[in-house]
Amino acid sequence: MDTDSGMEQGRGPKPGNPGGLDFPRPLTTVDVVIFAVRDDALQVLLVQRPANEGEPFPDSWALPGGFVDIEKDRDLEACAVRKLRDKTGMVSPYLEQLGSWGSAGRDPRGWSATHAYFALMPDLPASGPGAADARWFAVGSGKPKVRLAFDHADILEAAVQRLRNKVEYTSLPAYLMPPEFTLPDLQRVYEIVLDRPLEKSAFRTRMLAADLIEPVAKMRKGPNRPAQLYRLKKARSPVFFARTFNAPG
Amino acid sequence: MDTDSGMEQGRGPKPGNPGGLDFPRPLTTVDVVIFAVRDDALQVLLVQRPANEGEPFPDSWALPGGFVDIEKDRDLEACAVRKLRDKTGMVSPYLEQLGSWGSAGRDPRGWSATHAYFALMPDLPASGPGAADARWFAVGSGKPKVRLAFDHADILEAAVQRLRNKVEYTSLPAYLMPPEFTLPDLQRVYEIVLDRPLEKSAFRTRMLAADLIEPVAKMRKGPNRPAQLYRLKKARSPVFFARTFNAPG
DNA sequence: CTAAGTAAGTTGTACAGTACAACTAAGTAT
DNA sequence: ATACTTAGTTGTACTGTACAACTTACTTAG
Repeated sequence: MDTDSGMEQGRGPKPGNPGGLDFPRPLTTVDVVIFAVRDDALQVLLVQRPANEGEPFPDSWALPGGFVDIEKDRDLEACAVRKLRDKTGMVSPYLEQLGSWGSAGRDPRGWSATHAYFALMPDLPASGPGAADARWFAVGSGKPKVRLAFDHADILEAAVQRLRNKVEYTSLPAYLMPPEFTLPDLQRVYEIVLDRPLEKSAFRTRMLAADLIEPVAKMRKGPNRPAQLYRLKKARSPVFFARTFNAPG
Repeated sequence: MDTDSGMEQGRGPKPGNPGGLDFPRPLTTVDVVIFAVRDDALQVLLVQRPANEGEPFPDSWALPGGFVDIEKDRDLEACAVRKLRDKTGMVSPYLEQLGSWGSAGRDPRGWSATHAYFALMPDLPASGPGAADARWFAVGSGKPKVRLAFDHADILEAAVQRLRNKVEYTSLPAYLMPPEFTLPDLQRVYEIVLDRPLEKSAFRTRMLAADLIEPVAKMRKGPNRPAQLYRLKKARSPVFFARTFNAPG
């Protein structure tokens, strides 16, 4: 249920005040881990906190996010979409709830709980930081080099883990691709996220059997043999494969 | 980051009051979906809300939960454990964060966000409802028959989906078992949760290969051939299998 | 004591999806 | 023409499950 009944509770909702709501509330925030594959690396978008002395973690880098605005935000996801658009100027093709982190100590201003989301973005020229205080950071096999504010390092680590885990058996990387791409392109993105090479023919068989992409009547020309271009089938939700890629041995 | 900087925000944190926190905060709650397999069925523990007129959804059944108490609860998980112990008198062998639900309308008292957990409990005689207002309900291939308060029907549905999904490729049902059990017992629990029969020899092969359980020097006697008793290997976290059970065709 | 019944547990073949490796194909550069 | 590089294919091996028939161990009915 959403409230303790009078008898059982200790302190929060005051006893003797049934339905009363005059007790201290935690701060409520939403943070978004925004991933893209840029320059042959998995990158995450971070924003720099204001330099004011009054703010916690001044000048530190942090995940884009902020307080839930109960007047503007209908629900948590709408809040995440708002933060995302503020920093990138676009809506991401994939947004998933990651989890929540709440404790007495994570924010010096008091007991706070954040609802974390993670988003996948294609590497479009337009998707550069839409805000002046935002920058992309590579997450080289672990964390980025900067120290993050709050417990955002934990959240980012959880996001990377979740992403890597899901990429083993889903088509999530498709949401990191531009509108048209080749199968070797897609495989490269899988390999960048997983940080290990994949086998070509098994990869192709899996992707083509997934009914996820369709060829367009064009080839990508290059210095070598041209490659078939594909695009994502429209309105396609992520595909789950029956097995993971490499047996974990 | 955990706060909007002055320029970008609309209404929440007041501009011109850097670091100010004098804006309305959502209510913050934690709810726990507690599963057990009892009487050959997947069941969930629900509590009845107080009958007071002042309370929302009086007399309705709801998930165990309630407001975060910023003095008692160090963090969200501690809060979930507290709610769990209040209603069952024990700590569950498995507790996982399910997700969060937050919106303007889910609680008539105002903008609220709940952090949902799900727990797996063995069917111990002692694990009956530890509280007078709590009861077990079967979740027969979908939802229970009662109408739930708030958006708890959504949360429960998500929990059942997550459980069913994970049971396809993990050893989670082991946490629903009593200290000693046979392989047919375990298979039965898998079948109850998945609501479909599984193949005996493949099931045994998988479980025995998982290095998850160990035989005890006892047999379960019955009207037929006795069955080997096993117990969970201690301090064993859930095992992930490389494939799902039945090919989805 | 024997025969029937039932559930526990084993064995063997088939199959699906991936791993691995060698191959062919199509372009550019010299 | 020849070498080089990347795209894409082909064939065999292996792993874990599906399916089905079998053996084992106990109880109960006669």
